[in-house]
Amino acid sequence: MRLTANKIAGILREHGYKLTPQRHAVLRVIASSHDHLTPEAIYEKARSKNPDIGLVTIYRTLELLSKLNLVCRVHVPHGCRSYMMRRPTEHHHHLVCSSCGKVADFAGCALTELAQRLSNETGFDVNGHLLEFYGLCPDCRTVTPV
Amino acid sequence: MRLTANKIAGILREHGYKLTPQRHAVLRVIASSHDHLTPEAIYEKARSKNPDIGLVTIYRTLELLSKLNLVCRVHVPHGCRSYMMRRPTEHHHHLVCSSCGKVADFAGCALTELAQRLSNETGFDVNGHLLEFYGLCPDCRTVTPV
DNA sequence: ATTACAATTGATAAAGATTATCAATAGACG
DNA sequence: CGTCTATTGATAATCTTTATCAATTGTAAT
Repeated sequence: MRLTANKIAGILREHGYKLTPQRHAVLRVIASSHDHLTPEAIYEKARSKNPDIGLVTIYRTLELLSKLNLVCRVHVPHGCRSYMMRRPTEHHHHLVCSSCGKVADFAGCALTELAQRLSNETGFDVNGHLLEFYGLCPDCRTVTPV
Repeated sequence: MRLTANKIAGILREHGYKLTPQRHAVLRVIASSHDHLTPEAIYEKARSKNPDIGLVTIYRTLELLSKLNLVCRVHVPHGCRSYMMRRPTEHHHHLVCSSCGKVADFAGCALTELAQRLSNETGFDVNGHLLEFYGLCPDCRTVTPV
């Protein structure tokens, strides 16, 4: 089941945060986009609904939503910060198109054994990982290179 | 076998790039550090040997060395840009300490089957990936939390 | 509804990181 | 040694992100 903007509003309140129009606007923007968006892009889109919203609020809201694990950050090599709605509940990763930036996500990375092995070999207490694949999406692979 | 600064100097020339003292300085700095370094940190260290080197040259040199695949970029979540010498030749990934930032690297990620599966399922033409584990290194896990 | 309080906001400035510009300099090679 | 071109450093210009602080606005109690 997908997290909706409304459901998230409830989660905010549960954690003692106020539900402001600005936060709602940011949520709607992220929830209605299939792609990942930079803070700047979110700002532009949010302003079309809520012209008085400030850029700083975008940053603050993203930080909050990240902390609550409601949105996740995508880490593409040339542009280190963009966000998208967290998919269902489980663990997932991204598949990023190097040409157009489109992002698909997938689950089932099967890295727990590897994490265990690394833990044994290095003494690190491993508690998370980032996995992203890069490539050309179906649209971009058909375009004739210039 | 490890790439040395001298060996890399040869590679630069092979590719038609000049070997300048500045480039040499950057190489030595990266080669002599086991950790990853930010451009700023590389700048500081390089200046102690070569006081006149400019920050812009650091950026330019890093870009060049990346392009030639001689150094690789580490992508830690809070600080998206740091570099370290490329390990041997094979494919490897990082294990990053969330507390002190120390980086270990490892090989053997066994993700080719997964890449193949994703390729089939999504139509992406997958040509690379980024995998990083996060956790606490042996030193940091023993420290009593505040 | 009204009120009171604390969280939140927006404007502004400050700080940082990265890139562009361009004249001066210094490798490489004959 | 001299020429040619790549490279450099200083400076400024852009962006991106964070800090500050007074004004505003949810929220929950009344």
